Amino acid sequence: MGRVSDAKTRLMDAVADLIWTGSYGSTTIDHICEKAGVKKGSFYYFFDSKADLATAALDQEWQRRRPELDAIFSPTVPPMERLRRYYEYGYQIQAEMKAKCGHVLGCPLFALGSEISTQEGGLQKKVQEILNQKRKYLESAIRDAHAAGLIDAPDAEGKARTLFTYYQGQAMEARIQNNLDIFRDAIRGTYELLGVSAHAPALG
Amino acid sequence: MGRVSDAKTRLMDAVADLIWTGSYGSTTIDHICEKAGVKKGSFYYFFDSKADLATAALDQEWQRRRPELDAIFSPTVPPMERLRRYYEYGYQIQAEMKAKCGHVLGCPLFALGSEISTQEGGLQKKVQEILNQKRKYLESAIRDAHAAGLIDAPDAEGKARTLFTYYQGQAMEARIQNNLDIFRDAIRGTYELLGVSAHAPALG
DNA sequence: AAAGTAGTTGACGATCTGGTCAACTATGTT
DNA sequence: AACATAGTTGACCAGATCGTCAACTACTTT
Repeated sequence: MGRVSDAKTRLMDAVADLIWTGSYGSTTIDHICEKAGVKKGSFYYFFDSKADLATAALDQEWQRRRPELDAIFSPTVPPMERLRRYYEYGYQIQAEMKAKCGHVLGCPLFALGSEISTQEGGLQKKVQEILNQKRKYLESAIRDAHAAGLIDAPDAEGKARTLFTYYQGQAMEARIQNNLDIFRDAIRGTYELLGVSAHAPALG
Repeated sequence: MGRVSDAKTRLMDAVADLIWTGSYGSTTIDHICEKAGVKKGSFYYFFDSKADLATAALDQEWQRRRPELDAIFSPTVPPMERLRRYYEYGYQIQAEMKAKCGHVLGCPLFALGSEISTQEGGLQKKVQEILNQKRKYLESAIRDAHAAGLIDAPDAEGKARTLFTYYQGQAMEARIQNNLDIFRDAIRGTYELLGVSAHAPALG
């Protein structure tokens, strides 16, 4: 009953894009509304604040991306192959965005999480929550790889932490240097950390 | 001749503090002036813009910190000991800030660089410049360690890149999770990456 | 002490930003 | 057709923020 609209979704898409291509601080409610083609009154009909919208947007984005990650990290895929595909997938996204907007954008969660870490407690929690989920993909792949004797990693959780941190460091570095090559070579250091004899194929 | 003043320095100190404890975007010129005890007219007497001030502030901060890093990475100190001291030094700073403001703040350069990477070209360049300098400390320590047969790292520059990226990843993670332990354990992963048999002493 | 220079100040206008609201419109339900 | 409901709109306000300027002050030089 009542009117139907996709304005809510348009707002979430707009804020995600603006934050990623710019920053949380440089993204104003007016800009979001303009980009979404939505008047401010409607914005406040759906959301309480920018932080509220951003939180919802993160959730939406995560729900969208999850199936793709589930496929990449499917237990039916050999564990080391999962990692390879994950890095390939990440590189594709980065290359696409660089082509579209001229900048390597890195991981939106990390960039956002860092920026607002001392403010916006609710949003911060959502960021942490999703990051923790993402790490689990790595963890299970590592555990399976260890079980298969492909790598030596008795502490899968710790190893996943290390790998994840390193990967995020690369993503940040790539954004700061606006350098896509860092992403292309990302898997090398990972192989090194896993103690895999690396004749890592360059991606792309 | 003319009047003398330390307002310029006070402004640089204020902006550095506000950006680190908050973010670039949340730091307004009015806030900076208030914190520095300087009127806006004076701000514009010394600087053209927030980005201009921030650039100068980074430079000042870097010039101040350099002697301490030079001491830590002095060639007279055994190379692996340099690394240990560097991590200890980093941990001290983080612990201090956490005690002072309740938050782990990570690396100001990385946080700032990530936030403004798609804007503020001049400031961005300064960030990159300083990061490149910092990496050189690691590089020479690694090269010396390799020469001394303490580690196996024929490609010192690449190894330094890897280590640096990982360290920055940890700093970001610590900020995002507001978790000092990440910093305390930071050297472990580094030893792992260097292939050092790690009975890493916990810091602090 | 006169003059020149470096730095300070408060007041101001323009614009941006967050946030509100009553009136309105389009859809589904009975 | 009448009604209820979900969503839209434009106008509006208050305060924040940026940036400017002419007058002023404190110091140094000669």
